[in-house]
Amino acid sequence: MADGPTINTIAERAGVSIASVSRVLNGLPTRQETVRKVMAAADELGYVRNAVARSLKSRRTHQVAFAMADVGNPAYLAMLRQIQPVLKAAGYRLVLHSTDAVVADEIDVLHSLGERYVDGLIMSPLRVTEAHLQMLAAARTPVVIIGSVPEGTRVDNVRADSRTGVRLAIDHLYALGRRRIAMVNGPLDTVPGAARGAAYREALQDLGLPYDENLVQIGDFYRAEGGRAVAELLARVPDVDALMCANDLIALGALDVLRAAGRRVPEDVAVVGMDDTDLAAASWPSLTSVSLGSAERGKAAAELLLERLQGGDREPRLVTVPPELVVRASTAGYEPGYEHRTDEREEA
Amino acid sequence: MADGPTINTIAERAGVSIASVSRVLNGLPTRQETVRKVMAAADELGYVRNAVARSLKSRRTHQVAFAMADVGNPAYLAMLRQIQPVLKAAGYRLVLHSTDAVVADEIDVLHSLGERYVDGLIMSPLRVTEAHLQMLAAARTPVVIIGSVPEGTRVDNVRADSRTGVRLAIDHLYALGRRRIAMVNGPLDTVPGAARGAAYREALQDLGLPYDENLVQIGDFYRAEGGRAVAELLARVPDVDALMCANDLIALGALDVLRAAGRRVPEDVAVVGMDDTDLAAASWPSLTSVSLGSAERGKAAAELLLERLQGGDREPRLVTVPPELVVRASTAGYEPGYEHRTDEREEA
DNA sequence: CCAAACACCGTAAACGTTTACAGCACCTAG
DNA sequence: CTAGGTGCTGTAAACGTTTACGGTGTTTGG
Repeated sequence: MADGPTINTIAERAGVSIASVSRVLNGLPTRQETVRKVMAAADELGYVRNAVARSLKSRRTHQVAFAMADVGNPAYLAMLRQIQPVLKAAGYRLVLHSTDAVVADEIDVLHSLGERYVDGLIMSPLRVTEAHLQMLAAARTPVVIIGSVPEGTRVDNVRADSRTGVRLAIDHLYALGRRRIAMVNGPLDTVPGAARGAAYREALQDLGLPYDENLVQIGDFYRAEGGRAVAELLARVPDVDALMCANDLIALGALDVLRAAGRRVPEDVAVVGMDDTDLAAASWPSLTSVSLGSAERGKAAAELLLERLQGGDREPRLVTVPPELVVRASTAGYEPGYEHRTDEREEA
Repeated sequence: MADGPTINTIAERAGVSIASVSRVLNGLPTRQETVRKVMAAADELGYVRNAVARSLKSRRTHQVAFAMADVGNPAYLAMLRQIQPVLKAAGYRLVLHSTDAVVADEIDVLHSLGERYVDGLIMSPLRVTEAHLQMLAAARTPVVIIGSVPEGTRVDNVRADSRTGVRLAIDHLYALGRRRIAMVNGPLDTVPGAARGAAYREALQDLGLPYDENLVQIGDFYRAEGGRAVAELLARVPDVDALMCANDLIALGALDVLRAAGRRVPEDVAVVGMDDTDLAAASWPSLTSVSLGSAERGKAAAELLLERLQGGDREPRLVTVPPELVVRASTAGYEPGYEHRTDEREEA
């Protein structure tokens, strides 16, 4: 009693064997009378199955892990929001890992799969190293990777198409007449950093614009870092007229710094973010952003994983989610409802 | 090999007993020679401890659950952001539950504690019913509740002081000259809904303002619902000059609707949110909001739980986090850097 | 009426650990 | 030379389930 009823307690009280108790609890064919006795005993005792013992025997934990770089990043949260209900509906619990973008932590997570405390893993690694690939190859547990992975890696994979995404944004800026389009990126040794940097270069080239390395500024994928990067950029290249930011947080940092520097957005400098997070729609001015389909990617990843957990073997699959440019005030103009009223301010 | 090495595999290969293997792996005193052999065997086999078997024996899972109403709500995410690193640092994994604000799901989570798949739970229930209290009393697993709980409930508890929070906001609006201050609330049978509604009434009373039930509109704690509620309110009470919104999402919905209705914020209608989420700082206009210390509450809850997990018994504790009013453009005026430039628009 | 089939149940092994206990070899003290 | 340590190790039980297997007692078919 101090220690919670087990299947043994029930067996004793119901006067049957533990095997019968187990059978009843699992709905296996049993005589009505026995079912009744066991159920009654279980109810009276307030019995709840021990998930750990169950998992040990059945080799299934009904848990799935989601490993992301940063709990603070709304792009991952958008994934999480989609992943959670899909798993919940299928009867899986969600274990959350935030790796703080450090490779060792990601490797740790992969390594810990060996502990068998989850049935599967969805991971969105910032960097993909040789160590990642080795551990993926060795993993006995199903894994879905969100983000690009080298050709031929045998793993379920959900990708954004950030190359096309960046191109959409650059074309948009070009169409608006911008010619000094800078790139504010995160570290180049990250998967998104590298992809977006390369895409920027390509897009410029295809438009016949020169690639000026002064226009490229590397910071990190956070708001404050983004701001710092933009400040440096402005100091070096004062005539920049558009900022392609590698994510929304960087773009928000850019808005902060531009405002402080007295540059108008979008008149003086147009700003585009990426990921199209909630913050983009809510920001001031609202932020044009390239949606890379975070929500869709999360959903697809969860579904791929479930399929593999339930269905068993099949060839690894690759799902690519197309990007979409969402144009808002930071490039296109002003919020319609407010346009004509901005010169009548008084009340404080 | 098809099935992963166990302690037995190692024992065989190293030519020792499984007890010795276990001792080596747990760092218990063992002869150097044995340690060497076991380590070598473990390395060669790529052995990883099975967490499930370990938990069964040790009765500790090193997992902690966090149950919240809605993964989409930034206030809970702020808590999550603080909870995660605290638990991680202490060697616990985080299991996430989103109850979608339905009571049955919350009860389910409490019930599932009996499965012993976690060592502890942090829960932020939207409603606290008799069933909640019963299950809490019966729980063998440490629980920390974020949110108010009836006097005398024997459970660790972290609270916001939304009464003082609402008062800060109402006083602020009053000081700005507003006299028709409406309340846009969530369901009154939720813990925050009830508290904030009551606090609103009290604050008005203390200021000598009449309580006009036409000025109270009930919706739900989401952006779209908030917008709908405000639309109804505007139709019924066109002369309202301030909105006290029960959370930031409602306030954002309010901004949407006010903009569409051609009301200026803050000139015509001042708006205050609650929770001071990231969205408040990023919104347009930026949103004055009452911080209820979501981050601090999350941190405090995690620390309380760890203390209990490690320390053992002690009296249940109550931590109250003080609120803070963060004044931004939606009540106070305009973002300084932009004020003088808003009539020179041309570039599209 | 007997054999075979059947329905149900209990015994026991297994899942992969941790750990109490006892045994062994060696050493030290008397 | 023996008694009692000491240091290390192996055996086996335990954690709470699930499940293969064999053993009952009852039904059915010939």
